[in-house]
Amino acid sequence: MNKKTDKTSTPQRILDSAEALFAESGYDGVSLRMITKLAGVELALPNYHFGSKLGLFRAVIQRRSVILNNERMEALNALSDRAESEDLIEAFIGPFLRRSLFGGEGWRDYARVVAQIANSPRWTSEIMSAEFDPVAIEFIRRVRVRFPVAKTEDVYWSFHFLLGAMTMTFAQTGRIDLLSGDTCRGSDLSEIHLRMVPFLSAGFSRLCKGST
Amino acid sequence: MNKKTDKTSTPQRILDSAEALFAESGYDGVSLRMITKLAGVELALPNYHFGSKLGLFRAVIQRRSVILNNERMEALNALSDRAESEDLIEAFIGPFLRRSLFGGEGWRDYARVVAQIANSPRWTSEIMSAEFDPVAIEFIRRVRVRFPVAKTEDVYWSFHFLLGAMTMTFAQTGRIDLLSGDTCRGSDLSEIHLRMVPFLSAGFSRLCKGST
DNA sequence: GCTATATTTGAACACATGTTCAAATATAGC
DNA sequence: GCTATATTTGAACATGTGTTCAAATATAGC
Repeated sequence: MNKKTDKTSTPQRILDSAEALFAESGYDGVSLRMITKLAGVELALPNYHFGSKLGLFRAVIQRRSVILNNERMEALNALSDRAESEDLIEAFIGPFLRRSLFGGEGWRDYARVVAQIANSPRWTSEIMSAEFDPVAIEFIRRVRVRFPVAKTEDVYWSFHFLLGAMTMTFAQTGRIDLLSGDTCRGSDLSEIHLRMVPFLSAGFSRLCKGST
Repeated sequence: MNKKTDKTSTPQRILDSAEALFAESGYDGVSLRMITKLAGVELALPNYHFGSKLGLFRAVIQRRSVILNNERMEALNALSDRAESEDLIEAFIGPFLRRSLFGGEGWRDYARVVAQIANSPRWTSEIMSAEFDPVAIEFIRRVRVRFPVAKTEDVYWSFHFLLGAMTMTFAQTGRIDLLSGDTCRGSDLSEIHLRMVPFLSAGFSRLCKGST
């Protein structure tokens, strides 16, 4: 009936449903039956199009990581060598935050999936490092240009703290909403963006200026 | 045979095994059969002692959160009203980091479990807020004493970034090890502790001093 | 030593899981 | 319109899941 009128293809519908459910309950908390039911397709189709549940999960991640990393790499490459730390951090986190803010539900769910796998040892090397380390390496290279006297460890640990703040933001668990009595809303990514860059920039400066 | 010579009780053995496995694969990635096999006990015993798998999970969290939150609350209460932001942050994160560092495998695994649920929407209100918000509220209260002119939102968002850095540290995924070619090691919590306090303190100062 | 309670055992239950496959159907190339 | 390929269907498979329970055993109180 209206299945034919749906403009989105089967693989896309599966990816969208999987993304939404993985964001809510993580990889092991979601079954193929839940995904196919939400997508309105047969149970066998994810395996046909993506080989396995794991293949589907990887496809969910890669679909947007490719787009995202291009944007982030471009933003980094657009900077001059004398860019301030604010600009560096902005280039690193800005594209991701903007996508989550203006990209619709899909991008927001995607960020929530990434946040969960970022803190799970199971997906670290297989997904996180494989997908996101190239941009991280370029970011760190530029931080070291900006802070030439900084010790190597200080740069990496600063980056580690940045990653944590970023991940917690993407997770969108609603904890800060609850804690603040809705004074702050985790979905207000523009409010966060506004504060995240100066906060982290101050941290980088303190740690990487080499005053110690 | 040697079961009687084991000094640890059955509930404790179950908690320890569950903790270790949850740290590795999360709640849904672990079955009761994996837990009981590792603990060397019968399948029915977790349900007998903890009611259900969910009850076991909650017990894993609460066993150490009680100890931890007492220590953290004491550390906060030991501060004078004119304590610097470094001292506030130290009191908030210090006890947790020290336990993870010197408390043995159990505490390290515990921190990894907490890190995973901290970024999962599923456990936010049920566990994270319920267990850890009281200390958070006291911390925030004291930050506002230290920075009386700070806007409410700035304080909460600063706390949010702190939480992210803390969570990423506890996760111990090994990503920073990989990224830095083992220049940095996620298990070196003392190295992190040393840098985390100044990094975050600089962020709080930048955001909460009220200079706009 | 006996009794009442607490714990452990071992098996079974009903249901959910990812994956597979031949048959049916739709699609595209000529 | 026909043929070859791509996709979809619907059912089944073997295995894993949390939970339950009566029977067996251990433990503690007197």
